[in-house]
Amino acid sequence: MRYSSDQKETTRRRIIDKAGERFKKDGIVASGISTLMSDAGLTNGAFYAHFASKDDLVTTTVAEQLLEEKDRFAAQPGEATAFERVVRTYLSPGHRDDPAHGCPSAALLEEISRCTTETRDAYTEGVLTSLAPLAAELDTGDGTNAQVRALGIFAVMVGTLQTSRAVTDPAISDAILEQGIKNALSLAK
Amino acid sequence: MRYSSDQKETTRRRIIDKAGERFKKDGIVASGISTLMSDAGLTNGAFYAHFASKDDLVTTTVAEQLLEEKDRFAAQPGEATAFERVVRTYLSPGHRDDPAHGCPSAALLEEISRCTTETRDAYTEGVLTSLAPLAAELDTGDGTNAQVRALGIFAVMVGTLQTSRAVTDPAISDAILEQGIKNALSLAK
DNA sequence: TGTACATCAGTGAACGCGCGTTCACTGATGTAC
DNA sequence: TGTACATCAGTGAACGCGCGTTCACTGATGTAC
Repeated sequence: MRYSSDQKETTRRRIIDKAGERFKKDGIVASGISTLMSDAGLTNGAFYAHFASKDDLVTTTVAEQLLEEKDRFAAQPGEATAFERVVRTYLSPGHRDDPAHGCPSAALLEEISRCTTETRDAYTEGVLTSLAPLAAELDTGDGTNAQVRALGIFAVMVGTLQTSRAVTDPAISDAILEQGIKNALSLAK
Repeated sequence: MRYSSDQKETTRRRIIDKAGERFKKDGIVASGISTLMSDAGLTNGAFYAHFASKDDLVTTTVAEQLLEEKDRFAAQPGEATAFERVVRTYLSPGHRDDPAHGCPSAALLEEISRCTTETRDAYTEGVLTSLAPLAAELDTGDGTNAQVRALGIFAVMVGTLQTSRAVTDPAISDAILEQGIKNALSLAK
């Protein structure tokens, strides 16, 4: 059946968005094409009308996920600086308990390290772009590299969230998040 | 064929050690039983004489990996404090470029979050045990929780190493490691 | 305006392959007599 | 001491299943006349 002219683009976006959630929830390797397409309300055969391969979808999804992440890191209207709000939101129980709708780096960083060079290139560019708003806030203008400082503090947030997700003791998990907030704020001074 | 009395124990240890390397290199989900047994110089059928299931091996391997990690975090003979040496070794290009022989947390944390409760329990206990030497060094005796401080700084190291492994730009990767060393040492003060 | 045809997004079955797991079998060693 | 047998770590083929990918087909819509 033939559909309206923007139908395919809409479907492609839906596959990418749902794949983002599934990858972050179950991991990339553990998410099969049939499951991904079923998540998007389609059957497996339609996949290759939209992507050349699973690797292609992975690369595309990683890039798209990081574009969304940039918006979360940017100051909202009327907000002087976003940094402290971002840190507290990032290292919250809500984010910890809902990987599917959370930060792609926290959910996928190790798997991305094992992906193709294309995917890792997309990640490299994407993470730097997503951190640009925070880097601008952290820039003291004294010649230190604000981009690297932002990456360093971001790494603190990622490692903290991952650790809080892995441990089974709820009190320790909460304490890790609190400690991570202290650490990130301390390093931003 | 029947072997000498400690043959089975030796074989079991070899499977666990090789599985640790393989898991850290390729990921847990991506490592199949046949590959794991082949790594240990055996055929797939022998697996179930040693472990009840793949999950059983995963739990055992995670626990064993963290026991080894504890030794890396402890002060060596004649060393006053291990902390700075550990940080600099951990956040080195050598560690970044050889996940198979490196820290299990840096290589597997996200996957462990998606594992069974048994595996996550083993991780929780194991990571606290492995950090005990560092926690003791960080303990200022002023009532702050040294264990949580150690976990927080450990999360900095894990997040930093993972980020340095994911990006494809070598200069940025090196800069992330350098920034991570600064951050970890700063937080330990 | 009505009709015939081309388009192509999506379906669903199939491909070869590797997965985790099971099991009948092998054969070197330990034990009993 | 020599021999027959029990033990059991390890082999290798097979199980059903889901993987990534391919492909002949469907059928609603857009286009041409």
